[in-house]
Amino acid sequence: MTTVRRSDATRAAILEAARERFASDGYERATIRAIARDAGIDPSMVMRYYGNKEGLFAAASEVEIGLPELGALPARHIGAVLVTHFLERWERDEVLTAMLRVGVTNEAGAARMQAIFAQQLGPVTRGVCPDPEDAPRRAALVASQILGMALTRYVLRLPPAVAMSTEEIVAWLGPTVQRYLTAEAP
Amino acid sequence: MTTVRRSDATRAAILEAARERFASDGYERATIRAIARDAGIDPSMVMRYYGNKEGLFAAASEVEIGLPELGALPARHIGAVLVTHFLERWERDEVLTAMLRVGVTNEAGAARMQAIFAQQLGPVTRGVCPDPEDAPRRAALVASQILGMALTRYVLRLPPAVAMSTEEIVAWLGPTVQRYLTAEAP
DNA sequence: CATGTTGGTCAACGCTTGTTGGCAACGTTA
DNA sequence: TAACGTTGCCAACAAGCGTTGACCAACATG
Repeated sequence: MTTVRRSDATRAAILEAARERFASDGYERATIRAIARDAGIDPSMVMRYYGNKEGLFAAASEVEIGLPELGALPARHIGAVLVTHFLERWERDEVLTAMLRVGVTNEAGAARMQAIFAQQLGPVTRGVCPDPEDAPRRAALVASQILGMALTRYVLRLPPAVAMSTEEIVAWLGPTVQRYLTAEAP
Repeated sequence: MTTVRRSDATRAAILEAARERFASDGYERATIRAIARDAGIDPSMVMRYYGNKEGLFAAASEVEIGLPELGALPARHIGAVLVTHFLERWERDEVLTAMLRVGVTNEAGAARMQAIFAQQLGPVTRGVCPDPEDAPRRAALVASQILGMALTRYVLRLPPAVAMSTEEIVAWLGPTVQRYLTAEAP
């Protein structure tokens, strides 16, 4: 029942500009004025449509990770599948990069990143790891490796991390994630 | 031959307050005024002693990692030794957390973090990994896991990552780092 | 035609930021 | 005592920020 408003194009332009700015500048340096300039409209429009800067970020970081079919997969390859999926998702657009950058200096951003990973990674680990009780710990280990690669590759841009192909990364990180999920506790 | 100035205590207080603020707030939100307030002096003193905000950060992020004796170690345990050493270094003070936080939103901070890791991790990988040619790639992999754990544990503070003991972390990450350094390329 | 709603600009507000220069107090040295 | 460099505070500056409210044009509806 959502009718098409005449301002939908503007709203979308604002959101796109916001995602770019948040991804490349972080929360504080991504100013509403700059976002509005990128979108080709007046800063006050941003306020009208998204209330304030926090609301804008909340809208810009609305994200569906879309985890793959977990149960239907061969449990032996789940590590590689997870790494592949996250790399693809990370390179599709800038939303996750924005969330990572913002999450480091902004409380709301950190909470959002935390929620997404818990929500998406939690079920996978619970279904796969040997002892369901330390599923959270294993999820955190997996997150540390995946976020660490995202950090070095997409944010800090360490040259060797940028130069690697996704296949290489999967070949190296896949077994790590696999072990964090399924190996006996050391 | 460096004479003791009467203002050395003030300089040190400024530096300590700056490290704390940069570590907990990141570059933009760590204001000179707040740092001066913490140090109990006037903001203009910060300018006099460190020139400007960038100079203050440069001084506050002067860091020696102090890598352990690389050659004298059993090559089989180098993974665990590295993880242990970085965890200890990370928890000794807030400098590395500050650099990580700042490196995410600030170009100079990213460069600094990059330099430190290249400088400290480079020699170790070159001496240990099978093919010296892809030492940089292996160093980047190690950095991705170590920085990823630092990110989830000290910056994002994912509860399970915070709750783990250092021994647990070493037991989980040690083999990962070991493999990144010494295993045949997959 | 008149009227209300929507999409948009403009100018300003109050506030905080990094940064600067003047000025007073102190310690040292001549 | 007199001159001087050091240490510190105070007050202000220009710029940039998020945010607000008045106002205008276009459109839809009666």
